[in-house]
Amino acid sequence: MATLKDVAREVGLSVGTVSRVLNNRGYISAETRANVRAAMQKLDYQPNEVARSLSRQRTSTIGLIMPSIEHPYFARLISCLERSAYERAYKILLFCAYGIPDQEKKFVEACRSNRVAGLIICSDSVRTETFSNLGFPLISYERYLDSSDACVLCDNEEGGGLAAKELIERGCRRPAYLCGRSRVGMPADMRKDGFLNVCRQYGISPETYLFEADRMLDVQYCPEIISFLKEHPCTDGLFCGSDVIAAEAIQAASVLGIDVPGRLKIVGFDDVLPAVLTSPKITTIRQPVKEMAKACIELIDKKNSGESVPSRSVFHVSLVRRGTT
Amino acid sequence: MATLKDVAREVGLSVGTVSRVLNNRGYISAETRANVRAAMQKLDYQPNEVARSLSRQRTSTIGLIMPSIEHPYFARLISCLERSAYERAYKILLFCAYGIPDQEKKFVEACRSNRVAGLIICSDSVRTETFSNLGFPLISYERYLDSSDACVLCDNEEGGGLAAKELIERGCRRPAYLCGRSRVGMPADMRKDGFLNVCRQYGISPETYLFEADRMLDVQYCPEIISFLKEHPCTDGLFCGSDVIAAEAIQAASVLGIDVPGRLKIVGFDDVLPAVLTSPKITTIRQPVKEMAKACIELIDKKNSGESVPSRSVFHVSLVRRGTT
DNA sequence: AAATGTATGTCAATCGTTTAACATGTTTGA
DNA sequence: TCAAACATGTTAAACGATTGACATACATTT
Repeated sequence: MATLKDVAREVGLSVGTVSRVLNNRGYISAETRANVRAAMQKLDYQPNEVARSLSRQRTSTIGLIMPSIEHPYFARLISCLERSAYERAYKILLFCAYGIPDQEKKFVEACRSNRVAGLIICSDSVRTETFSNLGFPLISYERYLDSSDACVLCDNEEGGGLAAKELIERGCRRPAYLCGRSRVGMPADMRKDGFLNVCRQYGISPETYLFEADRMLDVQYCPEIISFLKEHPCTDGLFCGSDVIAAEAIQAASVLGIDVPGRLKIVGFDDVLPAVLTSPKITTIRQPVKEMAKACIELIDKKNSGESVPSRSVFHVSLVRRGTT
Repeated sequence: MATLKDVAREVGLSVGTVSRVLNNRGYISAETRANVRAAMQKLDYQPNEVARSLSRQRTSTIGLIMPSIEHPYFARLISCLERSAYERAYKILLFCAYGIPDQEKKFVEACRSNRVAGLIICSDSVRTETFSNLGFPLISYERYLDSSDACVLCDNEEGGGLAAKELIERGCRRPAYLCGRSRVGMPADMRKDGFLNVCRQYGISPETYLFEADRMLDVQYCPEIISFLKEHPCTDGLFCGSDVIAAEAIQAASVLGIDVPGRLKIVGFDDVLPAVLTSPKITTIRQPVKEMAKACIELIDKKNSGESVPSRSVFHVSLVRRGTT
């Protein structure tokens, strides 16, 4: 591929001059500029971003380390991040660590090697590993990571509360909370807190069920939900840790011949695609993923410009009422 | 961050020597090797991949240009591609072009600038643009792209045929095909061909309905499906262009009080998450996405090693029978 | 006429590696 | 004993840009 030198030779100038028209720096006559541009066109010149990055000592790449790509929530998140990145002229380097601390560590190193402009991580080794001296801003998404420069999360507790309120106001007296992992400080745990608190305010004490396995999408929760509903036949409301779980709760109800929302009301979380693909559609807690993604990118930008940024950015969630309540 | 020079200074050697232990080239005494490694450890040295790439004249990054990230099919595809890439020590540079030719072109240029090791594109400007002289292998996914080095796709026609066979053998006499865009050479078009051909063999001539809009996920197809079913009340089978569409077909049936699979049978396509989140679960045509993704990465690898590769790799699909037929 | 500012362009160091070409010993084997 | 092979390490030129320091020429001011 053609280099700056080739272009320079073509128009009979030094590479320095050509570089200046490329970067719009210094004084350049209109004629020279035109000549250079023409030569670039002619040689199909494409600036070598690798060389540029080395010289400038920075890249325009943002690393992403996610626990899943296929899960609808992360698919949506990654999609939003890509868009926000694009709007600010960043590219996305994508890694999927499947929640395995060892992989996360490896990918963090990969990001260091590649001198990314920033790293957004949704880590599951929050307490295991401390990342420091990275050389670029580290944004923790939906997790509290001590070594991060900033955390971006939604108000999970508020979400739990909204769900409780919805279920109870719609008549539920025996609600339950269903979710996967629930380590302290993780979103699911905070959703539970919010849920339980509001229930308590209404004088209700709900069941809580944590799924055995927690492999994101590998497992089907439906059988476990069926067992749960059989063991707690009076349950009249379910707050599910995600829309995927909520969808499977609908399946479970369908299998057991329980009418939704008649005999059982369901509230999901996230407001992602599955919430609108089921029958009935799922009442859920909406996370403003787009805004949260935008915040991540902006935080990196600001941090890199030397601005100081809030260590936590918490976003409000809202209830989206559909067919399951 | 520490550089090779720093490490060299630390152990009192030249950078050349240090580079050799880093790359396991040439003769190095065990002692020197140990010293160097210790120094690297001590200085928390991390090789600068940017400099490396510049020097080696190649990166270990594979570009991905997709029309969507959030759509379950692409979420799955990207997930599989990331895994296969990781297994071969590649990283993923992710772009989403939303099917906009202009964006695709821009991203192809970005990949050129970044000197990717290869580019996998699921392009919607197949006929609009010709990419040539890229400097790296171009793999076209699920599309026939003239300027590509290789195409990877599933046997969409076979899939259409399988769907027709399933519907008809299960008793449908008035099946219909529902899908989004349908330009010649696109998967949807080939699925239709396969579907129509097999129907014809059975002496049946099905309806075909193309959705107005085609914005992947922005649009809800449900209302259009409802209209269709109202206008064609005898329809007893639906072959949907994707599982997402199939899920919405179930919703439409539910709204109209049509029993699935009793009065209406449905076959989807892809076999991705939504297929197992609905009630009933969707009978669908399974694409071996994992294998297809692996093939993409391997093709790039081989092409870069000078091997010649098949210009087309077509994968068999299979019927996965679930609750909608 | 000297000083200042504007306009145009060149030069060479630098970014952090890789790698071919050398230099210099030390073993071995015939 | 001499050459070949082995072992260890150095040097310096790439890779393809960026960028501060200069050089030169002309047009205005003062």
